[in-house]
Amino acid sequence: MPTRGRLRLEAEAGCAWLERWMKSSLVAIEPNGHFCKECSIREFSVCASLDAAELREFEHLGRRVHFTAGETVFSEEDVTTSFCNLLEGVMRLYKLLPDGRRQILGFALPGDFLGMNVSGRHNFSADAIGAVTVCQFAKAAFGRFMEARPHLLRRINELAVRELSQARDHMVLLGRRSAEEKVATFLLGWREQLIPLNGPSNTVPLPMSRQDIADYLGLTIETVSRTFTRLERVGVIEIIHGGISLLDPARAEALAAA
Amino acid sequence: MPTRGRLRLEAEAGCAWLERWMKSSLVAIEPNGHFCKECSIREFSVCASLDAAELREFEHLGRRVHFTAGETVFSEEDVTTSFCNLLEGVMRLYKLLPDGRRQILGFALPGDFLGMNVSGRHNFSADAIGAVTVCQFAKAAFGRFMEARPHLLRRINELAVRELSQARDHMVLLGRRSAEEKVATFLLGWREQLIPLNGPSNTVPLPMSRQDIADYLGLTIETVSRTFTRLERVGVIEIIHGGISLLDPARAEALAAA
DNA sequence: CGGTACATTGAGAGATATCAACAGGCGTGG
DNA sequence: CCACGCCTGTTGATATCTCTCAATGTACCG
Repeated sequence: MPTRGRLRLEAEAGCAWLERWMKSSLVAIEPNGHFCKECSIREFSVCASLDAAELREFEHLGRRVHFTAGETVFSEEDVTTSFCNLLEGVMRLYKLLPDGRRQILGFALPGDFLGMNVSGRHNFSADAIGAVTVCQFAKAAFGRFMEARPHLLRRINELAVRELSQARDHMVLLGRRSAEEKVATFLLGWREQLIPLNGPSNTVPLPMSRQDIADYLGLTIETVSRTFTRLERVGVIEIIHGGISLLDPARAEALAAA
Repeated sequence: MPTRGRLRLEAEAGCAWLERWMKSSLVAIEPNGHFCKECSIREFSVCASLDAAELREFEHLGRRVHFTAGETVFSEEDVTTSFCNLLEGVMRLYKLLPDGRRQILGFALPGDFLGMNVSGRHNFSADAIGAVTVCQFAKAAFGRFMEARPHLLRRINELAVRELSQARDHMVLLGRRSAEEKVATFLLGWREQLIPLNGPSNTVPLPMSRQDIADYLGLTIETVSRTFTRLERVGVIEIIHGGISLLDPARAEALAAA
């Protein structure tokens, strides 16, 4: 058995997080019977702005919907009929060029709120990576609910502004960073994104494929793969099954060029 | 006199827009004495959401500030003490990497509202390209004014969402388009952006430098220049003084790859 | 155990960057 | 009014990074 393989299995053996990320797929719509106050993501998401009374009303607006790995939750030119709040799993948000080239705009995690737009149409597509549960709200009902609650609007605006800030950072990455800087920046950024969910850790699960990473970074799959290998060879990371282990965060930061 | 030079002068001779764009620089702060209802950009900007009574109050919050070509209006890590509404001129919005590489995030035009953020700090820098006038609001006062006016917040949110949409388009450009596609897309997009100000026209002023365009598109100045020349050689554009003339919009659209 | 999808690795090609020279426009100052 | 110098933009030659094409390896699943 080759060395890398052995190391991978050892790493895998000790990884509890694997189960959380790699579980695959149920399909169903839970018609009702969930409670906002028990919702695991309430404190992170838009709902954080609502008080107990509002939550009880809010409960009736949303319904949980499940998606399996690879399913499309909504598509770029779809008319927006509902907003949704990601409850469990990871999604890739992306746009396609007519010839099929894909740019992944970001990966959504539990607590992310999707669907805001101006044109009445989604302006990007969203797929489930692994099994996903969302809390879905009819657009009209949600709009009415929000109408009377400026604090909810403020919360949504806050999320939009935060997202804008991330988008700007990503533009810098796409336009001005080298492949190595892109990969290092991605690994550090993704680790950061996971902190609210898993706490800080140098073991970084990567539920998305290499192709997804490539399309996120504006690279090809081969360049991503080679860069991972190079980072491993110089001892900055270790490639483990379903993710990486960050062996030398300081070096990684240096390679990311801030 | 070389042919290109002659053509340029001929084109220039007929260009009234030149004066609007190429005028250079006054410096001053007008202490007061302007009126929102006479403001040329009122209908495009955040203020569009305010009624006559509100405008009269709003008037006292803002003051006009002038900047000359190349001046920095605010800087990336500055604490945000004020928001501003661009009244006249063009600004470049950008971020820098520690080693000086620059990514221009976009060009701001009259009507654009700048300064929303979450961290309390600007997360990008903004320079004047040519002379610029902004309507500046103290953050605290503006915040109080907005507090009681959800429609203003809604308007701001709408602008943020629109900006997000543009940011996403730009990520696709930066990550997945070739140099030629980038340049063609930029020219068409910029022409589009100018429509609310100048009306539709195939004469497209380019107040920003080639370096600015390069930093916007994630290219080098040389590549931008070569691409312009190539587009001119194949008859898609004509390079004129201070801008370009779009000779074959359909071909340009095709080259932009949607 | 074989098939399929995903990941890694290698060799070579190509697009864009880099380095360098030159040209043109504009303002300054004689 | 012209000469000079500076700044911006263009063009050319070469380098390099990343992509493309191709083969091999590895894990997962029936």
